[in-house]
Parts: sequence; C-alpha cells; structure tokens
Amino acid sequence: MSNMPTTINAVPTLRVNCSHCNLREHCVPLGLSLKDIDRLEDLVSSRKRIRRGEPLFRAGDKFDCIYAIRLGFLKSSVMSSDGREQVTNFHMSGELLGLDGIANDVYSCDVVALEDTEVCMIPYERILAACNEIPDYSIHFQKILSREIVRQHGLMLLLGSMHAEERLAAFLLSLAQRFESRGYSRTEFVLRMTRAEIGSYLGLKLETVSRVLSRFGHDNLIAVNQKHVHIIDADGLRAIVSGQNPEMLQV
Amino acid sequence: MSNMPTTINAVPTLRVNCSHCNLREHCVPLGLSLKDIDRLEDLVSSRKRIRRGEPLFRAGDKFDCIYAIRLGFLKSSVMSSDGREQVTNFHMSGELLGLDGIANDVYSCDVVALEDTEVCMIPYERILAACNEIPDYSIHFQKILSREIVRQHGLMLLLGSMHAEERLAAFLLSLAQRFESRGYSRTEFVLRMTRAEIGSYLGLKLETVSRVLSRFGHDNLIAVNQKHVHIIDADGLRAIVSGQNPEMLQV
DNA sequence: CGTTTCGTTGAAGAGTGTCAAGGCCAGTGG
DNA sequence: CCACTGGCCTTGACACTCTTCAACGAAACG
Repeated sequence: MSNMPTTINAVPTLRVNCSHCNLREHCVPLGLSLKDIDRLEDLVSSRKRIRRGEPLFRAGDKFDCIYAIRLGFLKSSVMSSDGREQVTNFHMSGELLGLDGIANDVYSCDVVALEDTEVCMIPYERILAACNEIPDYSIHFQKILSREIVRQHGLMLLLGSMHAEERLAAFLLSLAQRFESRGYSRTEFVLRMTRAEIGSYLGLKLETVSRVLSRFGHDNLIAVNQKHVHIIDADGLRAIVSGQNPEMLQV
Repeated sequence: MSNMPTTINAVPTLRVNCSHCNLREHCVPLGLSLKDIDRLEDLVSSRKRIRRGEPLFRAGDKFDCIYAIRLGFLKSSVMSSDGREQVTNFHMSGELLGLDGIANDVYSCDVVALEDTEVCMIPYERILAACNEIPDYSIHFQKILSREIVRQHGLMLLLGSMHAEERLAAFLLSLAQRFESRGYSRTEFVLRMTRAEIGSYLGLKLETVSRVLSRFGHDNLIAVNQKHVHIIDADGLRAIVSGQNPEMLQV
C-alpha cells in the first residue's frame, strides 16, 4: 500500500523552502503567486519531528507557532474537565495546526501524532510580518481561518443531524477524498486512528463504529480488516450520506 | 414561509461612529485603543434593518460585507443536500456575522433574523484596508476569526459527547451569561427561537427540548412558560453540565 | 512470549426519536 | 368583540437507535 508509514530520518538544518515543497498545493502558500512564495521562503523557521503518540502541543501551552504538516498524521482534541475527550479533527500532510491558538495566545486543544510526523514551524510573528509586507497575504491567511470555520459547520451538521451509518459513510468518503488529493489511492488506505478516536470524532461509541464498519463490509460497500479499508462502492456510501435507502433510489 | 421579496431598509443618513457606540465592548473594535477606533470610524458604511423572519443573507450569496449586530437576534444555519437544517449559532448584539464568507467569497450559511434587527455593514475591503493601515489590526481580526474556531470546538464537545440534559443546561447558562454581559438579566429572559431551532442547534428533536425544559421546571432549576425562562438554580444547571471549562461553554 | 492495546460481537437496557392528540397564544377577518 | 386559523408548545405511548456491559480474539509491543 502506498501510504505505509515512512521512516523519518534526521532532518539537518537544511534551508526550508516553500517554493520547492511538493505540498505547496495544500499548504500555507496555497493561492499565492510564485513570486510571493519566494518572498515567504523564510516563513518556516525550522522543522520538528514528533513520534507517534507524542503531543505536538497541548491545550494551555503558550501559542507562538502555526505548524504545517510535511508528513504524518495527527489528531486534535479538546477535553472537558470531567475527562471526556472530543476529537475535533484529524490532520494530514499540507494542513495547518494551531490556528486556535491565535484567539487567546494559548492553544486551546491537544494535538497528538498518530504516526511519526514531521511539521514545519511557522512563527506567528512571521505570518503577521507577511500580512504587512505582502499586499495579499492578509486576505490569504484570513481565508485559511475562514475555511476552518466553514469546515466546522459541516461537522456540526454531521454531529447534529446524522445517524451512525451516515456519519461513518461521510467520514470514509472524506478520508478517501483527502487521500486522493494527495496522490494516494482513494479506494484503499490505512486508518491511522483507533475505533475509539473515530467514535469520538463522530460522536459515537467505539462499538458502534466497529459494528457499522462490519455492516458496511457485509453490504459490500467496503472491505475492512482492522485498520485496512478498501472502498468498494463509493456511490453506495454517498447514497447513505444523503439519507437515502438504496431501495428508495427510484423516487 | 412566503416568497415575498426581502425588505431591507438602508439607514444611510446616520453618521456611523464606532467610538461612541455602546457596543464597543463586544464588537469589532474590541481590544483596540480608542485612537485606533477613531481611525476605524468609517469602517461601517451603513446600516440595514431586517424584519423578523427575513434573511440577512443566504448560503451562496456573494460575500462582500461583514455585519455587526447593533440590535436584535438572529440564527445561522447550514443545510444538507437532502434538506436537513442545522442551526450553527444564535447571534445577539455586538456579534459579527459573515465571517464564513471570507473563505470562498460567498456566504456558506443562511442568516435569518429571529426578531427585528439592525446591523452595521462593514465592507470587507475596509477591513483589509485597516489590516494594512493599522499595525495591530491584522492580529486583531485574526483573533476574531480564531475565537470563532475555538467556540466551535466547544460546541463539538457538546454535540459529540453530552446528553440532552447537559446540552440544555449548557445552552441556558451560555444564554444567561451572554445576556448578562450585555446588561440584561442573567436570570430572566425571553427565548427568541423556537424549540425546533434550539433542538437543531443542540442536535435534539423539539419534543426532547420541550421535555427536558419541563423536567428542569419540575426540578426547580428553572421556571419556564413558553418563551419566558427564569433561571432559579444556576448552580444546579452547572452541576448538570458537570464542571466543564467555562471557556468551552460559549455555545 | 507474555502483556497490553485494540477490535469484534452479543444481549440487554437507557435515552431519544417518532407519531399523535390536544392546548395555548397571537394574528386575522368577520 | 369574537370566532377562526395557524404556528408553537406540551405530553403520552411506543419504536428504535445507540450505548452499556461483557466476553473473547487478534494484533502490537517490549
């Protein structure tokens, strides 16, 4: 499978250069001209590696950096004081972490690596400097923040009004789409997170996640073996997301 | 719902002046110095009135303005392709509307007035101009966006892991706190939204909302009569929410 | 190789949803 | 002024989804 864990070797103090990064399409410079990207070269101060299971930062830590994922997979979560964890997002290469920290100068959620991960550190000061120096950068970065707000609206729709099967179907399709846009297979991939983490994200218990995945397997929508998922019938999943029963398809 | 054309009365003659607005504490200028606020005076281009039941904007409308609420009460909602509505927020005076529109140059949700409402129109261009002209304005506006992200994390915790009683208790406490910070009573207020809208926001059905409110009434936590709510035992409600971080409860 | 974590599955039960009937209230028109 | 209407709210009975509890198997890890 093409997206097996990759061995991460030491990252020496190499010059970090966004304009040559193959994640450009997904990352901070998205939408900027190449000329502007060149001017952003020193946006990234350095890189950091986090091993599986370790935190990138925790709620309450002082905010000073936005992180861009070069490689790896992480989860964000918030915690209520009585111990309930709510996973708020899963993150993959090219995505940004730490946007929540801007609000109060401390991060408001925990971010933990679900596999060995490498991130680019972008000091927030440099983003602010870029906002002042590059005419379009303010709007650019505000779009990034706004996009996160829009994304969360979709998640609220899911959590507030969908059934377990619909949630899982939407989740699988979303993962497939994100893998595909990064050049991986959209039909076969490995879940980096546990059933409990999927459940937390989707507002379900781990047993329900397991049961629904098994049911999908029975119905030949997917083939699932532990963390390996093969999407067989994406249209079938889409039909489930839109609340449709296959028998009702010919309305 | 009628198909009448939306009646929006412009209020162009008034000189709009943030520095004298009594909502300063809650609104766009929050955290800026008075000197900077003076420079922002022309941030607001004009005002609009929206009558109860009418939309301020709808998903898909071209984005060009951020709105600040001077007076009134509104709801935001998103709609799934099969017609399910999810209320994503209720808004009251001093709060900003339309931040989701930055992402794709179109608004991504519907915003409808739940009572007669007056808003200040802030052309997005002027916000961008302020980002260039006032050194601290970029960070200031980014904080506003980031705060919305953090708020939504709290809501996801609610939708993903709380029971009906906990959701309602958190909702009532949050409303009480918001009314209080605007100078209204924190113990007695009128719900501007229907049970169905509360339910949509909290991921519950209207009957469940009604039942839980009745139960709260029976337990002498609140007195509820249709839309009138009197909070009798706020600590009791807090106990139901079970001691979560107040920051997370800004639902 | 034992230990731990993770995943699957079953049975029973709690919590919400669904359906239905009726009451309350504001607005409307006679 | 009153009856009528339609929207909103409440409450009950019942159905159903999801959770809880529990046992076991499989994979991962030191």
